[in-house]
Amino acid sequence: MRATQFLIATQKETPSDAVVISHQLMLRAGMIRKLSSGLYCWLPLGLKVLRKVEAIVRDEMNKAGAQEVLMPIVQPAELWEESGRWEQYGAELTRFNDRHTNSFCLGPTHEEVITDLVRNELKSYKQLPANFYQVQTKFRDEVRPRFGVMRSREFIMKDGYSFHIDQDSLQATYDVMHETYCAIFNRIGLNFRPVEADTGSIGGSASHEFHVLAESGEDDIAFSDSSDFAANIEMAEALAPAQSDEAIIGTSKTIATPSQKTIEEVAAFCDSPTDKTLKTLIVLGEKNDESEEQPLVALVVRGDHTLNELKAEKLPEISSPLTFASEERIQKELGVSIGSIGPINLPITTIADRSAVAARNFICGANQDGFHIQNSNWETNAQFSSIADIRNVENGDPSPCGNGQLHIKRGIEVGHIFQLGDKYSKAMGATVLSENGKETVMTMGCYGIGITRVVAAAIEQNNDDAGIIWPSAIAPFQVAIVPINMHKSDAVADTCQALHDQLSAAGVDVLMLDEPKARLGSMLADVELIGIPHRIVVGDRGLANNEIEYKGRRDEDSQMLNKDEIVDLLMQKI
RNA sequence: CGGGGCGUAGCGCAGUCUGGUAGCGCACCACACUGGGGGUGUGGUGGUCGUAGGUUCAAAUCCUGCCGUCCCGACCA
Repeated sequence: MRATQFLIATQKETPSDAVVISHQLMLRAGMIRKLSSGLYCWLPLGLKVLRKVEAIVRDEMNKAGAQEVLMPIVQPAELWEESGRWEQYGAELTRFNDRHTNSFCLGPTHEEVITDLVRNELKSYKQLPANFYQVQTKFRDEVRPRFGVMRSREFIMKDGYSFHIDQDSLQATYDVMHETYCAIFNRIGLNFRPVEADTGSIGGSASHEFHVLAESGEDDIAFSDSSDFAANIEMAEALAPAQSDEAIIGTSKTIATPSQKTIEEVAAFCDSPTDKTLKTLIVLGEKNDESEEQPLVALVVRGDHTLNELKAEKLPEISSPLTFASEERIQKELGVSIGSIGPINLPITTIADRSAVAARNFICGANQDGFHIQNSNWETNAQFSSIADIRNVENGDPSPCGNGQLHIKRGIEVGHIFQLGDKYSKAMGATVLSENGKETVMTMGCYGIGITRVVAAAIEQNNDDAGIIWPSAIAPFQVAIVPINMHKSDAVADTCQALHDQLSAAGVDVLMLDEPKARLGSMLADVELIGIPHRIVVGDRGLANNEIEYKGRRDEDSQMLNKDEIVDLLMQKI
């Protein structure tokens, strides 16, 4: 490819609204342009990368026995009413009417459509298992689109759905998909971890996320330093610590804390570490019957710990989504303001975290404004109704797998696989006849990869001051040919053209910077910004010695290579 | 949804407080010089100052509404 025939839209300056490095570099390298919030145009350079990611995904999916289909972006409301998600899905689902006033939505995902398709096409257990996938545009009207294509409203996803006669079959395909995802991300060249995950709004049972480790990630991943265990922090279990062996101080002491409300303030005031305090959070509970108001429930965690909202809202006593009680209601029903609450004679259900239960001689609110109690103990003055794991794990916590300590890092979710079970197939009547002629609801799995997000994630993980450093497998071009004074030297022009033709014929994606009077400095800066893995510079000085300069994108220095051997050497490196 | 910032040329910004001819750098076009890391000079192209209304002799500038966009916030006991 010649640069004069290909839009190189690089920019020297970073657009002011780009915050994360991948977004900045994608704009500067001329890969994408914003059309509107969360909507992006892909320029030729960006699309080239996107297509390479897609090709790898397709190749591995096909190898794993999945079949490609293509379903519409626009989906009829009826299907979503059948599954129940027309009601459940919030404002993220964009709905509209056609000219006949029929309701439709823009597909944020395709479970309904594939289930409809499969229930009509598959009739026998003999056709199972079946695994279908597509690479298709999705639209989710995100509350807050951000970070460029990392979290955009319109994006491209590879979504796959498998159908089974029983759980064993689903598990087998799920395992294959797990391996396939590892193969895909390895091939792309990402540093990633599969992690145990929550199933979220898609529903179902078992689930793994695939995270690219990067500081800009929006998720916290906890993983063991001495085993394969890894989980989204939402899911990572905090093990019960050993009961504190501190001797119980028999007499608690009420102390005035007139202006100390937060844990930090109280702990500092008492000259005590925050892990010697307990905090009590008041949330709304599940109603016992329809008529009454949602009861208040107290959640107690150690002062240095943070509440895991997902764990909390899964408890039967707690209303989902987790909602904190209003200051007014707390004042009215408990007669105390936020900042002085403690698990002392509370007239409501009180759920204590495992670590809170193990504490001795702790400081907690006195349920009287401006007072806390020192040397409180569950054995003496404090009470809980039940114990649960409701906190987030922290760096250094023991791993729930039993081996090693947990470390927490940020991750970008690029893939997610679920065992859906019969959530959709049952609701939508997707059945086949089993071996004994009985109508049987199919069991489903679903498997997603954020294609557009993978591109951004790859950049987050591979960049330097000069720009992007593409992993070889998804680089828009493998080799850049940079001529020096091509317009003055026939030798340079001819050599570059010959190298370009040879490499192209060998199937190498090569970009020749053929702008006649381009400055060397700006060409090199572009090649580095765009992130092309291999670069050769052709000039008269080198050619006089039958040499051509080579530099890998990550190399410190360039080296001179024999002109006659350079094509072979490049082919080896690619 | 709440809070905050910003909207002036493709990009980055100044000008707004204190109303008076719309500017700078990059990019782009032409010419010349230069020629191994975003070079220099000369001359150019390009803007209904987000939008609608108001105040005024006069509005990018002051006032009001709207729109767009970005950031922060769902850990407070």
